[in-house]
Parts: sequence; structure tokens; C-alpha cells
Amino acid sequence: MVDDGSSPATDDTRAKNEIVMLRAEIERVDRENQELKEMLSHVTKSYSTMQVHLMTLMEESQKKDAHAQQQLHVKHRQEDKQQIEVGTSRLVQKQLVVDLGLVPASDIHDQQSLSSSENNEDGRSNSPPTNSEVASRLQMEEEAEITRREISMGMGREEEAVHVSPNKVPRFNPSKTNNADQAEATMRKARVSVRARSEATMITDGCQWRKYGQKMAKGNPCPRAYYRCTMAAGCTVRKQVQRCAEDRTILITTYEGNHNHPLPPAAMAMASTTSSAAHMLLSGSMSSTDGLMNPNFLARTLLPCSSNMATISASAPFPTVTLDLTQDPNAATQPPPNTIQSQFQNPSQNLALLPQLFTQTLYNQSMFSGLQMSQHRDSSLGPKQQGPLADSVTAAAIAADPNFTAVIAAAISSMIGNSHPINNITTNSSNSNGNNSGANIVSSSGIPEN
DNA sequence: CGAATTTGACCGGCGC
DNA sequence: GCGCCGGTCAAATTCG
Repeated sequence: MVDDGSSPATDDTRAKNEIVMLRAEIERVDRENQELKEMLSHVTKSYSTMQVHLMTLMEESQKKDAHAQQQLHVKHRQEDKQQIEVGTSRLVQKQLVVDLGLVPASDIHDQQSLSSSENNEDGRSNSPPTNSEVASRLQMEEEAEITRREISMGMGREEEAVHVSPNKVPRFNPSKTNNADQAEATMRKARVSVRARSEATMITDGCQWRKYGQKMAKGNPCPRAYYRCTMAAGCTVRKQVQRCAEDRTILITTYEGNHNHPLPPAAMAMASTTSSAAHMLLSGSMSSTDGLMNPNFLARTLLPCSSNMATISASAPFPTVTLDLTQDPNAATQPPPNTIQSQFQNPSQNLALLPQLFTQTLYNQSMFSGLQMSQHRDSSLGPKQQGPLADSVTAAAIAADPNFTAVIAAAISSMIGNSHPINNITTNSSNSNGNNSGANIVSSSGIPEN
């Protein structure tokens, strides 16, 4: 012990003073916490109100547009059908009748989406289509439309995709041959994967989850946990949580499905993200070339900022969007200024902009009837070695919807309170059975490819 | 005591 | 057909 010269009495007084000061400090922090909580509550409330208001306004605006486009769509459809009736084989006609029967004419949203996609097609060719072209085109539209309808229902009603058996959890059944069923099954498999550094067992996404399983996955010493949403009975949304094999500080969360119930604002962002992702990927799976053929698509996407950090890969069991929040944002190619990407580097702006962006993104995608996926394979690698990265191809032209990627970036950043911008977004549908660990952890397929 | 989690069993898809 | 693997179920166990 070193004698500092102070008497025990002085020490005691000093200690008491410190305790008093600490108490005062604790009280002050408590008060601040209380104030912050109130502020947060207030902001959340305001945000919810504004979100609803904005959605309403956007819906009204879209309905007006849809009405005008619907007129055009009906006209085009009649013309196409007439051509088919004249020259197309009975088989094709029968298929069309079956397909058309799946889309109720009264479904306004369908009409809106379909007319949008037809508008896209208007710009791609001026030459009159042949009978077979018309037939296949109509069929593709119907398929894409069915998928679109599934997705549009996703946020609020997935019951139709659920009632398989009341006693059993519905399972994906690949033996189904119906187009709608296929779209449904594919929808079920569309995934959004998020990589983020986190010490926690799960990222906070605003939903309630119940763990229903845990497995050791091949090639990763860390177990994979399976969760399902418990916010409402019958909600089919599931997620998988696993630590990255290479870097265990990275938490990989994979979402699948759409909520069939209302969500709190915090959960809305993630739900919209997964829904948007599924929408984009499934649109891309519909074998239409509109995505690349439509010259207006890229021009229409508001902010062509994220193409340089988005890659698209083809093939695979499940169409998946992978969001990488783990890299140093400064290391990634910086997007040009005045882009959404840079805007979202300020997390405080995220929530305010999200509803508008989601709506805009979904709206853009409703007009985007197809995403051409091209396959790039390294022939020097065996099938087992062709990991997703081997399949990856820079898809600047597509980059999904740049707006979409930015929205996802914002959503996830706000979700986990990470001020880093998303620096890598990968849409992946690799069918390789290669190592799934690493940057593109989810591979999959089941998408009909060209 | 009910809800949530754990964990071994089971199922289906896929490659060989 | 067999084995591997991912995903899910459901009984047992733990937790609040």
C-alpha cells in the first residue's frame, strides 16, 4: 500500500461525495432515458401515421394510372386473342383458357400489374407478333401475373397458399403441375439473406419468432437455427440464423415467405424487403425478356447507383437476394453522390424515406415483368466446385432494381441500427451444391430458366 | 403451468 | 436403390 498522505476521514468524505455525484448522474441518465423513450415513442407514432397517409396517397395515384392503362390493356388483349383464335393450335388455346381462368377479371390489382407489364412490352417491338409469339407471350404474361398476384397477396393474405392440410404444416410439393401452384411453391422458396456483424443470436427485425429446429449444416461448425413467425397463427414466414464459418462475428439471417398479418412499423421494413425481393426474383424467373428488352426500365429506375455493387447470378434451388452488411463501406466502390445509397448513410433518414421508396420500388417492379437471368459458368470447374461466386455475373444492366437494392440497404441498416450502407447485394439462384459459406451463402433454384 | 426451447427422428430431394 | 443433406416435426425438457 502506498500512503498518499490523505487521512481515512478525508477518503471517506471523498467516497461519499463520489457516491452522491454518481447518484445524481444516474438520476440524470434515467431522466434522459425517459425523455428519449418518449421521443422515440412520439417519432414511431408519427412515422406510422405518415406511412399510412403516404400509402393511401400512392394507392390513389396508382389507381388513376391503372385505370388509364387498363383500357389500353383490354384493347391489346382482345387483339392478341383474336390472332390466337385464327391460327394457334388447339393445345395452346386450351392452355390459355386454363391459365386465364386463374386470374379473376375482377382483380383490379391484376389488371393494373398486367397492364403495366404490357406497357413495358409496348416499347420493345413494333413488328406484329406471329401467332406462336402471341401465344407464348400471353402465356408468359399469365404466369408472371399469377406470381405477381401471389406476391401482392403476400403482405396480407397468404391463406390461399397455406390451406393444404389443416393438420399439417404445408410443405413445398414439387409434383404440382399447375402454374399457380408452381408460382406459389417458388414464392414459398424465394429468400432474402442478410449478412451482418452481430454478437447477438438474432438481429432485431420487429417480429416475434419461435425456434422450431436446429441443425448442423455441412461445411459450417456453427449450428443453423430455424425460426417461424409467431405474430399470428398461420403465418408461414420462416427464417434461418447461422454464423458464418469463415468469420463467426458475421450473423447470416435468411428470411423466407410473407407475413399474413399486420406488422409493426419496425417489422414492416423487413417484410416489405422480403416481399420485394421475392417479387423481383420471381419476376426474373418468368422467362420473359422484358427486363432487358424494355429500354425504359433502366431509365425509369430512379437512381442508378447500386449497380456497381450488385451482382446477379443464375441457376439454383431457391431464388435468393443476399445483402452484405459486413464489409468496410469505404472499401467498396463509392456510389456517386446524390444517390439513395449516400442518402441512407444517415440512418436517421431511413425510416422517413422507407415507405415512399418501398412503394416506388414495388410499383416499378409491377411494371417490370421479367428479369433476364444469364448463366455464366466456369467450365474449368466441376459441378461441385461451381459455387455461387462462379455463377456470379456483374449485372449492371439489371442489378436488380437499383432502387430496390437501396431500399433493402436502408431497411436492413435501420433494422440493425447499423450506420454502414449495404455494400454488397447479390441476387443468387445458383443450383450448385458447392460450399454455401462465404459471401453468397444461399444457393438455390427451381426457377425455370431459359 | 403454460410457453418456449432443445433435440432426435423423420421426410423428401438429389446425386451417385 | 442407397446414402447424404436440408428442413421440419414433435416429445421431452427448460424457463418464466
